[in-house]
Amino acid sequence: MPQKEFNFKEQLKERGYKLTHQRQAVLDVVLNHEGQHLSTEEIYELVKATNPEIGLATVYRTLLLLDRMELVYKIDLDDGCNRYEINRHNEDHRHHHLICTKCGMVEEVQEDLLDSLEEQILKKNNFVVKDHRVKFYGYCKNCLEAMEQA
Amino acid sequence: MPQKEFNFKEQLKERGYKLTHQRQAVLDVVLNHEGQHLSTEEIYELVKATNPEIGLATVYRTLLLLDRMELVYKIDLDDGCNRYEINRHNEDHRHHHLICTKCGMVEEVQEDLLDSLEEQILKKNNFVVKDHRVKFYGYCKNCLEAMEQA
DNA sequence: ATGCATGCAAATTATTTGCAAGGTT
DNA sequence: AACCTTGCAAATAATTTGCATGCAT
Repeated sequence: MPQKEFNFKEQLKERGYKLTHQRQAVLDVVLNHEGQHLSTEEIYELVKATNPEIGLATVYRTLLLLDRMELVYKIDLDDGCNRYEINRHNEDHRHHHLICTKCGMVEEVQEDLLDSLEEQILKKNNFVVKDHRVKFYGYCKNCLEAMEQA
Repeated sequence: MPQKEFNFKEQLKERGYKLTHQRQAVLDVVLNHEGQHLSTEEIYELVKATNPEIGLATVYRTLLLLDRMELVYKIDLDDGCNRYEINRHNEDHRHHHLICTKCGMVEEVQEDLLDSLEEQILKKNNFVVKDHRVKFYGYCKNCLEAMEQA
């Protein structure tokens, strides 16, 4: 029970929201599935394991809330639904996705080389960048090997 | 009537598709509204001006087709619908969006500094990057000024 | 003629909302 | 007690699909 749990309650209270076991359960699922880009429906199914009475609408509402509180990070993997990851503020906001257009695999890259680009944007466009989303499309290792053999 | 029109017919034929005036009209609208990130619904409305008989489903089908043919470029501006731009292959695939989280303004940036990052990804992840999408979120010039005055 | 393409309406999918009932502080 | 939250079902919104008809080759 790290201080994170405590913080959640505090952070909710600061904004006038209450801590419910449904909200805790949704956050826990996202926390326990780091790097898995779960969809709302998938999170719903996982939460039902411990909280069978939860409604899908509540999961939607909770994820909207967590997104607004910046506790989760919404990602769009072009499959028609929203997906979420835990938002680790300590690592800053930098973290990109590699999407294989052959097999659909999604991998993550941590490095960040966009700082200089963001500086240029500030100078040329008078636009202050607060966050960014980067998706790279291409071929993953496995698909490349399969293609070479063919 | 530049060769582009001719190419369209050829490119369709290569894939076993036919040139219809509906398809031409949809392409024309996207061509004539460069830089405007039109939604399917907006394109439908614009096409109706010249082709009142066209159905919304046809616009959806045509944009899917144009996307597969890489003649248009699908963008997601987080407003719940797909938006499209003409895909200018000659400028390579580099072109990013600045999205103001205050007022919703969308601006474009042309520069591309991601090449070195793509090289690193190839080395570290064995992933060959063919395309990428970059969205920068922040505050535009106007909103910054408004915030300073407050 | 042949077979892809279209328009319309109905179906689907993801998400949101209204509302009465329940839970948190 | 006061008010936020929830679950359910109904409502939306964007997109897709079935099908009879229409058009391009």
